[in-house]
Amino acid sequence: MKLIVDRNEDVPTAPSPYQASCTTCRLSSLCLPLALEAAEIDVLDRIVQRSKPLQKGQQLYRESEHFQSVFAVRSGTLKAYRTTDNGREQVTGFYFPGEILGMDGIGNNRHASSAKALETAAVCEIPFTALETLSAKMPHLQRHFFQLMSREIAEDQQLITLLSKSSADARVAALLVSISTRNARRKLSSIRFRLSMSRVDIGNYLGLTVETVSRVFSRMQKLGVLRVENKEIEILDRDALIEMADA
Amino acid sequence: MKLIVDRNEDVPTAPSPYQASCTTCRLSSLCLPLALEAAEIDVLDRIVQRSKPLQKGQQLYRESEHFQSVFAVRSGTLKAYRTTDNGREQVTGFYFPGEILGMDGIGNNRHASSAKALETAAVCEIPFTALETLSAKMPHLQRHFFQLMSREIAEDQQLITLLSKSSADARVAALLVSISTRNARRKLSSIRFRLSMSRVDIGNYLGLTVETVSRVFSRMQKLGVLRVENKEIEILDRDALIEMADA
DNA sequence: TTGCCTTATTGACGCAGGTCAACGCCCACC
DNA sequence: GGTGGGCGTTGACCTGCGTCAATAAGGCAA
Repeated sequence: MKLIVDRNEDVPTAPSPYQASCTTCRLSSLCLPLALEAAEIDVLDRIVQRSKPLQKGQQLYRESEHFQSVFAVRSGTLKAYRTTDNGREQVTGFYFPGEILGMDGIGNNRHASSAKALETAAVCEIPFTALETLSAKMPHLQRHFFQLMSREIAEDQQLITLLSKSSADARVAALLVSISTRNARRKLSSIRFRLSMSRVDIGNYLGLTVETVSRVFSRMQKLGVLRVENKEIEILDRDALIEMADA
Repeated sequence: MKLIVDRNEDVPTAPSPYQASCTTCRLSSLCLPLALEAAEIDVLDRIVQRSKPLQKGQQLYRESEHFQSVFAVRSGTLKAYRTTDNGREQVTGFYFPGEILGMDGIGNNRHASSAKALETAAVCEIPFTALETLSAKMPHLQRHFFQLMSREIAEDQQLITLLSKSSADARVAALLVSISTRNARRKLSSIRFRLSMSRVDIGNYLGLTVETVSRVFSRMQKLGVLRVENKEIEILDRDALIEMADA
């Protein structure tokens, strides 16, 4: 998976050395260009900024910082998190290639969360005022961006539902199903993948301790639902997992 | 508070019998018209539909129903909720006058949640395609709607943070502070108010049982932070409450 | 390779909040 | 004005997950 990033570094193309354009990006069917026509993609492409990949642990933006752009993940994984008044960290989401993050900053012109790379990651920066201007001219783009934001709301509500009542097993199962589904969208294996986030991050995201997450993995392995080997996950019984996710 | 609703019913004005216009609405400074100029408000006004108030318990829209409009609360309170695969109900939000609901339906053209009146309530219906068309023409409106959606995301993330780790006391305290703040925005008392939702709804929203909610209220009363008399709440020590909210 | 440090696993134990049950109060409807 | 049913409160008990602690397993530098 690092290959993609390395390729970008190795083959600089003027003017920006980091990757070609939305037109050639294999993620365009998931990302912002979705539903745009070729000519429109070209216009969008002109406002998108590509830069040096982020190193593992590097921050993309920080909570309460001035909001300027939203970002599309090109490769790697990022986590979004906020810091509570009493200093605790809360992971609010994981973002995979083709997904958009930073939309929570639009409301007050400051980022409502921070974002950090969980592994080497490349992102496209989309300056928001430019996106707004473009949206007013391109109905498809406006609609699509409304939809993206709406889906973020719906997904957050799903997480709320999960955190509100579900057991530890259900929470972990739901996360795995979610990752599996998102992998499928990107034509990756939905039954074998590598978790790019630590157990701490998983626990934090799901409102559980590391220990509990670890125990759930062990239990699911014993039940024959999963095969867990460090960060490598194999889903052996997807139906059982889905079943567990809403118990 | 029923006075507002009754007045609307008693004084029908052509063409729609239910209340005048965004221009005269005392909530316009909180609602969609915010940041619009007088002429623009007039245009917006023409797409807004006002109808018969909802009775307590009546549904405004249902999950998975075709999405057509977002709604602004004019009077009363509504709750949004979703039904999980195993039939459990999860309250995802309470909506007070001046607030917008239904935005989670934009993403897939179906409502991602249901909405129900917690008491007699009047709403303005805003057909979404018309709103989109208008947004493309009125940059202020487009921007404002992006902001509204973004804030909904940020608020959901706040709830996620709350549900992920906080104690029962902190959850209840946070809800009370939120209601208090939102009342202040509407120039209502921030220290004395009537809870329009039941203990069951509160518990459901906060991921707690009714019994726990009840015990928390009793405990806070004993501590002199609140005075609770059925649905009437008086906040006696706001600082203490805020303190509890992030513990 | 060795060694160090971070991350993950496993076990023992305690507690916040869930569950179950009983009761009181409010108010809507005869 | 009586009565029934829903909603809220309180108590006693139980359990799932957190906490604390010890150990193992990777990963990376030298």
